[in-house]
Amino acid sequence: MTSSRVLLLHALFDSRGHRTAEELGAEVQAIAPDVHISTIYRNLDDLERLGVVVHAHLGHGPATYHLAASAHGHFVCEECGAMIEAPDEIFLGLSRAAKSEFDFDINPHHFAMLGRCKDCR
Amino acid sequence: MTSSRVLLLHALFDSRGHRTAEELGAEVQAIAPDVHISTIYRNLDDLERLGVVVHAHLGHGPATYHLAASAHGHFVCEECGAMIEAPDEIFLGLSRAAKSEFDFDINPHHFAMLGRCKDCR
DNA sequence: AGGAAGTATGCGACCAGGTCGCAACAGGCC
DNA sequence: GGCCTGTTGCGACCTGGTCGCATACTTCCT
Repeated sequence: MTSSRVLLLHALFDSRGHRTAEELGAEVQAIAPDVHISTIYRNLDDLERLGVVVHAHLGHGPATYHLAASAHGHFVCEECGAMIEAPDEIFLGLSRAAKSEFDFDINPHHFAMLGRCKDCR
Repeated sequence: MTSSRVLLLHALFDSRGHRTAEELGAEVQAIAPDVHISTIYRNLDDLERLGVVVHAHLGHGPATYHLAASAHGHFVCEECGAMIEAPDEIFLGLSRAAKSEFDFDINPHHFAMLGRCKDCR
């Protein structure tokens, strides 16, 4: 457990949000300027392999990371980019349908569900 | 309507599947070797803006294009990459739930729904 | 058919987001 | 202190895609 990893975890815990690798890197570098962005990527990969964090794709840009403990689905507006964190229960119907029709277990966390928010119609 | 566009449309119609820009480019270049990959990208963008084709992200690799007329959702196995084309009806429950809980209209076509297929559990 | 005007194309340079190889540098253990 | 293993900084590289520019092709008008 090295200092760069500790700083990265701090950044992840402090801001319980969705942050890109670049943002997390900037936050770590505010305290330890020499930490290289590739170290951030490597540590994020390690933490993900350990099940501490997960990454999700909310659109066409960079991936966002957050703590695995607070995993959830995402609805993202195609128009304005607004993001809604969705509780897993909302996917229950789809989950059951995919299971019975295709014997497929869904994981609704990785890719956002796009669409239109109430303000963009 | 130029010849490269005609060839691209042919490639899209012929193989009613999910092809990456590179694959479509290779197919066009089999007949017209000078068509540049950037032309493929530009024409795909134009066709998408016109509503003829759509692209979807089935995983971490390149986007895949198919005819808009046959739009559908995708279930993709995180383990083996197997892809299932899902009829829109399967998303009806989720669609209603997102509507009533968040006033959000989902579009389930753009990003695949990841998970595990029946062979990978 | 000839020619002007507008659009599409080939090409290479470039960009974003990430990954990798490598040498230097910990930190733990004898 | 000396060795071994794992981590890091760094720059080069990779993929997937975009852009600027000069040339070539279409289209439309006559």
